Amino acid sequence: MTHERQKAIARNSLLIRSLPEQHVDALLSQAIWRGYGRGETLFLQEEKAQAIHVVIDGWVKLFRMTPTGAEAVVSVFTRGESFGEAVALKNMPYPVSAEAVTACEVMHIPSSVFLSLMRRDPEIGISILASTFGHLHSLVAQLEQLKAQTGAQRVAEFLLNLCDGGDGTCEVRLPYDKMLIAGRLGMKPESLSRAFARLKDAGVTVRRNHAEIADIAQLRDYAESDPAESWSKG
Amino acid sequence: MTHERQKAIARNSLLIRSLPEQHVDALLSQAIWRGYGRGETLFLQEEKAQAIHVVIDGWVKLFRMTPTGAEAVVSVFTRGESFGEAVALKNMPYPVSAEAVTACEVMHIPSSVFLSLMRRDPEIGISILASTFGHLHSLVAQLEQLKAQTGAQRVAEFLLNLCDGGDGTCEVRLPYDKMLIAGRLGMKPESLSRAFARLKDAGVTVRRNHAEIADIAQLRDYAESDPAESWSKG
DNA sequence: CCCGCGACATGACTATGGTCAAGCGCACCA
DNA sequence: TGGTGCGCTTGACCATAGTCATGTCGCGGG
Repeated sequence: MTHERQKAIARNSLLIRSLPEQHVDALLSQAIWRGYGRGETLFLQEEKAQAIHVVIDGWVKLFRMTPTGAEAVVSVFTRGESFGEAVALKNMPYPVSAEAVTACEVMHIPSSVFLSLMRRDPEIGISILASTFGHLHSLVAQLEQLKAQTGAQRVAEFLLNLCDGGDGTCEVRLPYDKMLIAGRLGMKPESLSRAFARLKDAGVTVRRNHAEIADIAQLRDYAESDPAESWSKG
Repeated sequence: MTHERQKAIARNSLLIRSLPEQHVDALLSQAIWRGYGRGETLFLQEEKAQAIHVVIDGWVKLFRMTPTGAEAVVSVFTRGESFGEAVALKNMPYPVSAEAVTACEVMHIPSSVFLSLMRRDPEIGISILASTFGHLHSLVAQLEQLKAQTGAQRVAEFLLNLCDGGDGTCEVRLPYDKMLIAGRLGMKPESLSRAFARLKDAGVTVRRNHAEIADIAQLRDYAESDPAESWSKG
């Protein structure tokens, strides 16, 4: 991938796109561009944040290690998504660790660059708040899912997000391996297998990393139905 | 409560305290002060946000209603805590609803006030980002808890937060009713009862809204132990 | 080409927590 | 003072998901 292509992707990222046009070139030219191999660490929980990160290509996961060694996946980002905005600007310690789950390209914008620009144009702060609000929102959505849905329903929503829009049939490719999907959805790989099995009679067929949804509307019904009544239809 | 006392509490709130001194009076004088009765709604999910909210007294819960009518409590705020920062400044729809769970006093700062001040002093944007980061962080912590701990362990951590510091014995008052505690911790009231029962042999005695912790260090151990090994000690 | 490893599926068993129903105690109120 | 309602607890039962063990498939290395 050429650097020009990388810059084009960066410009199109949610974060950069919402910034005032005139500052974008300055930011991009001061960014640090780096590739990571699968499994490589971007940063560790408790480390002091010094940059905002924009994924250019590949997949990055954010996760927490519990005291007992279990890993809780908080989110998974790909091309055009950014993270670490709020923490970088306050020079605080990261609440999560970040790791490349596939080989990937990441742009790092040093927080000092952002800060000095921000002092000249307050609109930039507002843009960053918008990004941060997006993360807040997605965490709230995850919380709701964990508290109010069964595993199979969370998998259903995950699939729906992959093909969003329309309500006919649809084929999607699972973007990363099932171990990670399971973690992202708060379950063990075994449970994910069983959740897929259960989704068979909601019209979902999974083979390898390839899922076929017979009827999106039907699957959406399943995802939002009351867990208590699903068994009665079994 | 006098208005002077209310202003003093507001000045001491996490949000206001982190703002540059010289703008505080201007902000406070333009704020809207209001009391709410138990059960009263502050705002509804999907409503457009037009203010930042600071709790002066009492308790406020943020929650989401799922399509099926179940309620997922996202957070519970009290004196000195604020919410809605990021969403207000972007004039976005609230991702959650807010309701007074006790009679309470709330200060509302119209987002227009904040915005105009922010355009004059970019430091304010940074302060707000700090608050927002705090919320982000607490949501991440909740996610980790839900994904990696049993109900009883979440209750243990909840108790530990109420008496934090030290490692001897400790008595705490449960700040709101058990229905709400259960919701906040992602379980049903019945499960909360059983969780308390289970904590008896971790040295916790609960009577009414009053909990006695025999040994904080022991309880901390319990909260962080591997769920898989807890039964073997049964 | 076969071996072996790791991802994934499946089965058996268990623990955790939700649901339903019954019962208790405390507060509010006529 | 004796309802009456609600918050809370308890027990029985069951669905959901974690654990452990076993088996299969696909892929890369020797």
